[in-house]
Amino acid sequence: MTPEQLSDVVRSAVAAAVERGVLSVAVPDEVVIERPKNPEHGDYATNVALRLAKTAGRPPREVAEVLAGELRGVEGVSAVDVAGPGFLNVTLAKDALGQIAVRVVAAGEAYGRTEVLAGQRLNLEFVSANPTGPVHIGGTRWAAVGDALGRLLTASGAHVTREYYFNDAGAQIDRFALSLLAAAHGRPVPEDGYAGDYIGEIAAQVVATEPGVLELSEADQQERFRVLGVDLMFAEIKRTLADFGVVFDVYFSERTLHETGALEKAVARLREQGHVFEADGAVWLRTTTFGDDKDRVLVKSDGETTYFAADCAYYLDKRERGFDKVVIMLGADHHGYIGRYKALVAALGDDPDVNLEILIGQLVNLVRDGEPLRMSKRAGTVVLLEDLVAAVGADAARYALARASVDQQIDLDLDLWSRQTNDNPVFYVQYAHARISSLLRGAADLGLPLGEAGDVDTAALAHQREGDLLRALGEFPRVIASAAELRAPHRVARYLEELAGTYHRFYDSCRVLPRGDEEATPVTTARLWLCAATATVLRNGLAVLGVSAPERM
RNA sequence: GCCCCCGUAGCUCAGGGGAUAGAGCACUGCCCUCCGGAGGCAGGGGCGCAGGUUCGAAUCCUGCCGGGGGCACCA
Repeated sequence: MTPEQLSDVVRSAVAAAVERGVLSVAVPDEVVIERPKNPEHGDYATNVALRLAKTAGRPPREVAEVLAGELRGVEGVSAVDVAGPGFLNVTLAKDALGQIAVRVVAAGEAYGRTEVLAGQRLNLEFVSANPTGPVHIGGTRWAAVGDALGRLLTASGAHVTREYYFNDAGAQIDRFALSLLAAAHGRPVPEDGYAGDYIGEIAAQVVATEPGVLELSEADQQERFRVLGVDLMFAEIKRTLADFGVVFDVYFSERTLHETGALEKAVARLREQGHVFEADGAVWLRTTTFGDDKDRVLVKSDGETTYFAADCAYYLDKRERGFDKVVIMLGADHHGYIGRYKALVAALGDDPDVNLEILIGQLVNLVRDGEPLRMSKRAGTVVLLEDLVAAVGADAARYALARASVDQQIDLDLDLWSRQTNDNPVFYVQYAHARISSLLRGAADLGLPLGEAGDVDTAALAHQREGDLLRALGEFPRVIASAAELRAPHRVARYLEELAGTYHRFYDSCRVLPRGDEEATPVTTARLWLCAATATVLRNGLAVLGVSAPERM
């Protein structure tokens, strides 16, 4: 019996008590099942009696006693105790608990998927680095976290489109083009221009692609360097992200908003809503009406539209594509955008609390030899996605970035994460998977297949450590669901570390394969299922994080 | 000045109101005739401070004190 099934059982018990007139409450939609920390508190606990006590008008312990009476005798439940202020502690029958292993193996890759977010159409935008340079460490964090979040949301039943918005218009791109042009002519980097080896490389590629380009007029040259340079840079960004295991459904060009008239349409739409005014020769959106700390310019006095105006058009475009909710992941240096973004959503007539979600992630510092690597564009110490992967490998990089809460600034220790020892969390988890794989290979060599689910004596899993492992496996779907709802992929990583530890403890006290000339027993088979189930969950969990689950290390 | 994030064990961090606050590392002492010791067991140690809400607060609210980051007719 899984926690989800137990939740239904308890809910039914409440309904039954109400039906019989021994309890007078509204039956709750959801009954929370917890895994008690103290093993003396049974396999599972619920605070349902504490929650219902007030409406029932009776002491929590009395409500708990009523429900305990209903639960005793339910198949699969071996004991129910009322404890503390009114908790119900439930102990499952050994075979019912052991069935979790069978369910996991039977579900395979699907174990962990739920429908808690079914019906939601989400647009998940992340990375969105401008094609003026390679992806740096900040974008890399979002690549790891955003990709994991996308997988989590999908696993929880949401319809997710992963989107990358790239600015291929505006002043930054002009500076990029001018920097390429200067490099091609061997001139110094222009003021506010981009430096770095990649500028020279891309400039050379542009010339190689279009040999006559340097013969054109200065304006035409700049245009060609812009077009080809952006294409080359963006191709490079896509390639490094793909090597990192991150691929987007949509790569959205800001330029198209200008070219299709979407910008004018958005401004017109905002004007219709009555929130646009003109001052100092510029066109403004009165975002202060919706809680922003100052009004924002849409069209500058020189006639150029602002980045903010493009944001409006882009948001509108997403909504017109049918997304219920626009989720945007930004770095902490962009937190000031939240106010104006919410205001623009409200100004367009949507509800910012429903249709928009902005996730802010704190910054990443790299540490090597105990010393922080301060990033500085001027000092040339910008750390790139590729640098990180080169230093620790893609698996460790993704895991390290995804295992921390996004609210936490992280100091990523390159020494630690490149180490092949158990103080490196990703190796600890991967090692557990490799160890199980090795054991299952050993079982196969001994001619011990898992066999049919119906032939497993799950009651044979009676050891304390087996119970611990089964309960841990039973948590996985809830971990995935809550990580998706809370937009917190790091919870999956932490869970996997805990699961790996629980497995090692089981392994240490429970011999799986027969030794020497011993015969296999029902316990052998049941434990093999338990091992296979653990491997499945480790694999599924690592897959969510985009990290490999090696069978050998 | 205003805004955002953080403050939990010696260190790096988990803990979406619930029972005795956890993990890894580090430290001390242990455990292989045996499936991967890249493992396990035991021990010491902690919620920045002060109020509030609640039957119950590390968790929610307010203030203060520390640390990090951000304020543009830039993108």
